Amino acid sequence: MSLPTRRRPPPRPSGSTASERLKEAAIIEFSDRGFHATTTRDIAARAGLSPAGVYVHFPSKEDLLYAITLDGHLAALEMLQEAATDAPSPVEALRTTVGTFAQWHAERFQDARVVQYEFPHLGHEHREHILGIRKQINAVVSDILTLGVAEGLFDVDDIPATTLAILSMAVDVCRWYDSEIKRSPESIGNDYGELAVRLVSARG
Amino acid sequence: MSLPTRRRPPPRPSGSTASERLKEAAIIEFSDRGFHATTTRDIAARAGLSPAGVYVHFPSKEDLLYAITLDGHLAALEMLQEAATDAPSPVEALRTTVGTFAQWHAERFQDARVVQYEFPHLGHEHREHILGIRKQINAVVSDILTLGVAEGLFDVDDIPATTLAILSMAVDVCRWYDSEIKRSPESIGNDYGELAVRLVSARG
DNA sequence: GTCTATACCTTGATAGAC
DNA sequence: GTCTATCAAGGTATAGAC
Repeated sequence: MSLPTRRRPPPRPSGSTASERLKEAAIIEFSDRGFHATTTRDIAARAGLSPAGVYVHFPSKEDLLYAITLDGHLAALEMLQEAATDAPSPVEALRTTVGTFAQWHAERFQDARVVQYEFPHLGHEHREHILGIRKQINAVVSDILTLGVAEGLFDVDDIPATTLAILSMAVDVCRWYDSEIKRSPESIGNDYGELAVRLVSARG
Repeated sequence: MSLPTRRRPPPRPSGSTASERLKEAAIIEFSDRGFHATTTRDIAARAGLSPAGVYVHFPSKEDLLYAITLDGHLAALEMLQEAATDAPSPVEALRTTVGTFAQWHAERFQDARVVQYEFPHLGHEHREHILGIRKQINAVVSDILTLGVAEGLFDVDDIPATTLAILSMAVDVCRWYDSEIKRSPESIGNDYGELAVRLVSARG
């Protein structure tokens, strides 16, 4: 079965500018070893700059983390909103949004790990901004469930709790996925979209 | 509906010895800020010791992380095995194991965060040992699914993938749960046990 | 915008008295 | 077993030449 409303995330622009190369280097280092275990020297070396070169483009290591997490959250939110808008029914909307979200957590598992695991290390102001985007991501799925319940398609007791459980499954993909894994991101997306539908579908 | 085979995790022994107090302090600090962002001074201060006091009881910060993660993984494994053994059927076994597991991830969310998010920062040898225990945890659920499929109770395409998705939901509880949250760990355990059964049950 | 050099601080861990 | 004092290493970030 094909899922025509599912979109592949656009390829990440390859780093031409120093600023792009720094962000790409930081994603690899942060996702691999965590924000605090990564040194600015590691990032600079991977981007082909001297240790001081980082500070021309980002005022601090935390600002670099913020730039990355902001990119990642906005990309995820836009993909979800687009998938939800295009879907002809709540069932299709749930299948395609969760599928897209899970696929992204596999295909871009390094970006996703920074998004999911490192954003708590942001400073207060930056973290608050990101938390606002996260609420919007939550709302995309929550709204689909609300609509599906109203139309009698879904059987859901507690919408916020179920939203959380569905997103949990998809988010956790970035924890176990890596480039060694045989299952394709597309196949993972298909499976998780299906699991989400199964989790909320009204019984015959 | 009551779930008689679900057990409450035993209360954590309150820290009488300095070694216990150090482990408790480290759980709080590691879960809150991560392994690398936590200093041995933070841990020592919380345990009521001088910075040097740590090294009488643990040869290094990494050894302290290992002691904590080992405790946590063994506790989780034992709870799961006990729940699985006591259950009268695969359906009940799945409900009670996943429920127990999710409940633990709420009730002991700080221990669980160290177990789930900090264990990758262990040294090679220690990490390998922990990975062995994690495989056993996986196997408890995987074996239940296999049995349930053989008995025609479950409808599961890919047992490893479904095991992963079910455990993902429960593991992720420790990411969002905290002491502010109104839902009780028991109620979360009930819900997640039910969700797991719903995910794999054969359709009428 | 990139470099070399370095200031200044914090870190994990140790020495040695009690 | 706990302390005070301290070391050596490595951290973020800055200064100033080019």
